Amino acid sequence: MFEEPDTIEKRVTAHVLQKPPPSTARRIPRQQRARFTVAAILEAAAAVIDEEGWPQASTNRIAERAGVSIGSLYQYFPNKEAILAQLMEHHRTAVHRVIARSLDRLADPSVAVDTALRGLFEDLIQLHRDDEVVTRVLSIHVPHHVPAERDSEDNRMIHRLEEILILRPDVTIRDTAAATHVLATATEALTRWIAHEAPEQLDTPTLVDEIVTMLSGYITGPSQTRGNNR
Amino acid sequence: MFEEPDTIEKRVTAHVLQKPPPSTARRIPRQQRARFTVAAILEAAAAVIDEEGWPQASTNRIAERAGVSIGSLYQYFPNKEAILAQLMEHHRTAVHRVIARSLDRLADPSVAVDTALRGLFEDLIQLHRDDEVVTRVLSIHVPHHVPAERDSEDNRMIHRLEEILILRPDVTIRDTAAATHVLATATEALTRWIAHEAPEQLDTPTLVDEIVTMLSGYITGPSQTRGNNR
Amino acid sequence: MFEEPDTIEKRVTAHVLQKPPPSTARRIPRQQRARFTVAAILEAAAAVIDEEGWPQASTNRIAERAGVSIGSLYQYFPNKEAILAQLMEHHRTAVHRVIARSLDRLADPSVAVDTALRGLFEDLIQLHRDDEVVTRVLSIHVPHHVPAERDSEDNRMIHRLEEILILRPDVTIRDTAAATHVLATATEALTRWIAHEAPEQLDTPTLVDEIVTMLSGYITGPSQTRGNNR
Amino acid sequence: MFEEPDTIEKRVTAHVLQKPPPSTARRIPRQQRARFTVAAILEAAAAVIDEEGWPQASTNRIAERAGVSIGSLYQYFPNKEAILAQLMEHHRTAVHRVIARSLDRLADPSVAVDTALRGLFEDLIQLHRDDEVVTRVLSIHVPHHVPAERDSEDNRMIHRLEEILILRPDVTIRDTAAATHVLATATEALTRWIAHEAPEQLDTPTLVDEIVTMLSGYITGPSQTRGNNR
DNA sequence: GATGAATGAGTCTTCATTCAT
DNA sequence: GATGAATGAAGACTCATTCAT
Repeated sequence: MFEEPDTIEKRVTAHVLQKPPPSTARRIPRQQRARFTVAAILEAAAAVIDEEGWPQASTNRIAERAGVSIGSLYQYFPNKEAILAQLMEHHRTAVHRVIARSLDRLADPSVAVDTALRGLFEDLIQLHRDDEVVTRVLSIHVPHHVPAERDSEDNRMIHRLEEILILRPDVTIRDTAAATHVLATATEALTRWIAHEAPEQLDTPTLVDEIVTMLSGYITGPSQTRGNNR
Repeated sequence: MFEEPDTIEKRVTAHVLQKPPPSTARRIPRQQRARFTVAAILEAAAAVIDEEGWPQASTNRIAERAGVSIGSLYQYFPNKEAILAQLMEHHRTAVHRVIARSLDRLADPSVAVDTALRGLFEDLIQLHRDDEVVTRVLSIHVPHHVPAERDSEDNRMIHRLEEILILRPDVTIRDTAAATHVLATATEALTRWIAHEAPEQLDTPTLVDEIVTMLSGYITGPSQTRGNNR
Repeated sequence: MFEEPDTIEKRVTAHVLQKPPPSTARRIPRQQRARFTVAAILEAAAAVIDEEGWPQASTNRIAERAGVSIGSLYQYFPNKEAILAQLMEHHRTAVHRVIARSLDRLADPSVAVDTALRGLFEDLIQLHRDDEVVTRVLSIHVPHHVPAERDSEDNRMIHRLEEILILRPDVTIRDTAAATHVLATATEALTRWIAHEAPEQLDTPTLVDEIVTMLSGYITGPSQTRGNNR
Repeated sequence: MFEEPDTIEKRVTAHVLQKPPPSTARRIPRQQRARFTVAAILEAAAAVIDEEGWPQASTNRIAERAGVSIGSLYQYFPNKEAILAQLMEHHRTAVHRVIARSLDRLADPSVAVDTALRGLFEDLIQLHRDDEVVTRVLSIHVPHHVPAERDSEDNRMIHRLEEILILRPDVTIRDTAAATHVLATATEALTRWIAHEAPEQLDTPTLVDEIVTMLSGYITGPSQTRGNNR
């Protein structure tokens, strides 16, 4: 489950954080004890960042919270940013897995667009709820978009979505390229909002209903009968 | 005590004898020079945050960039956060003004929904472009300090939108409360994305077209004829 | 009542504060308005120092409290220390006046020692109470003794006391020089304590009684009948 | 989340999930090296305060004088005041120990009052001389932060003294409560004065003689034969 | 492997003081 | 004379990171 850290760090760190990636190679955890340590640090980091915010989350505090010495922390992470990078990478991987599955379903013309979309939202929201602290940290406390672009995996998925939309017979969108990005952006923002910010009195299934209505109505056009999509 | 006649002492005492509550209030710029200083600080702050990120944007660097001494900065801002707060306040006010205008238009049933929406997006995007640095800073570099809720003015506008949607005869939404929040969330995210993150090859009018199609299709339902909304 | 400031400052500043006296000569207040300003500054300074302590009492805060611009403050006081110096000088002068009067009485052998002492304590305590804030500041907030020695006026008075003790027939002290200093030290400390620190339930006349008993018993020896000294 | 087996996650969570109250508590020195560091800081602090005065004694200067980095200083002291507090605490404890011993002696009616007092003064003065810098700092450079009252241990001792005075048959004081405070105040002030301020030409034994004569004469009244108390 | 003491550059902020208006 | 905007050295304190034990 753990990618080789160096590769991850470089990719993620690159656009989120300005500092040049320091080159000190770190130990890769092999033993059981070491994996436990790393897990504790990541979890502690998420908790501390969530409570104090990224700037206030000091490595010493994270180590203490993890029940680990600061020295140990630096044995597995070359610097503070790397902790965040690894947190992000875990999340990204999970999100991409969910999206890939939904795209697979959407690629099958026998699956209705709204069904596929509903599945996507339910899975994404579930993923955010399963890992509430980490996703909240990544959505809120951490500088939250990347100014430049989506990363390469994001782009691969956007491309795949575009191809699928072009091929599906029930899609009535005019500018597929534009629409694809619009869908992706709206999906990301609405998922975050439902998972972390929506007021309590709005219940999630209703919100998903409305969103699915909006998006599938947009994708398949007026032919879609409204209201029977649940 | 320090003066012969009792009368003087009494006059003096009046001023002096009560301790004012320790205030964080800072000087309010009165002179021309001072107003210029404040403006320079705000502009420099936006630039530095944009370039370095919020955590790295030190008050000293901001002051230096503004061509002002650090002491002057602290004459007008009680702390680092206050600079950001003022930046946000300016932006919020501008955004609310734009939204209020659009809501007024939408309240008039003779104005088509898509027309009103298109106006809203065009104005919002324009506002982001007019103040590129500040809006980028607020959209991207600054952690959302208040994860929970929108502020009171935001909520007032959401309420107003809900009322309007309920009253308009052409609106076919089922759950207006949910829909209102969904619309607001999508609008905010899509505006930011177009203004600051969308890839260059996607041109803005096309994106706005697609978004307006999506949102007004959602609001007014299948009766809306697709494709003539430009 | 105002001595020429420069002379005062140099003498007082010299041992209380390490900084070299800055040489900028300041305006001497001549007009009514100016005297009022100076009085307001001194009173405000005492109040601010009393509330915040000497290190926290900033010149800006003092000026503000005095209802005077910081520029004006620096027109009459060359630096922060000078304000304190002037405050001390006023106090010293008043104390010396009271002591001189008591010494005069004590020099008259027909006045009983305990009578003279009682008068001294009553006057000193009164003086502290009349000017509570200033004396509290000088007793408590300001580094409170001078490491080296008492100042020249203090020493002159101690000398005079010694001479008087030698001449009075009813004095039974063995080492007059030592005794004189002991008396002076005890008097100073006990006065401050009664005026600013004694617990409320101990009433002042009783305390003065006890002190006078102690001191005059010491000075005049066992011949003094105890208990009829009030 | 960061580890495969559920069991691990649970183990990790235990440590991490609760936010401890933000504590100002600092590391307690465990290693030999650390204890040395703390001692060096305290010693340096006393020296710097003694030379520069409390307001001018910056933490950076103290650290430098201690031959320690500023970071180390803040590992053991949460703020500047804490250094002073620790210095005071050491001193207080030592003083209380000396006083307690003297009170024990005074509680024994077979020990003459003047003997007990002489012992007290000799011990107190010795203590001040043994720790000259610290006691000078505490006596002179440091503002009395708590003007109002003595601390609880002080009060306990004053109480004990009062009880002893009431029980001793040779005590002739009228108002014991008042007298107790007077004695305490005079003792404290005279000790400080002898240790740090008395002019060189007055030798300590003589001064102690005079003081003991004064105080024991006061306590035991005219019956005390004067002059044979050495 | 782990620990935690030590480091010191860098942060936010204050404040005595000056000087153009 | 008075004002208050501006200054910048200096202070308290934090925190990522290293390294001796």
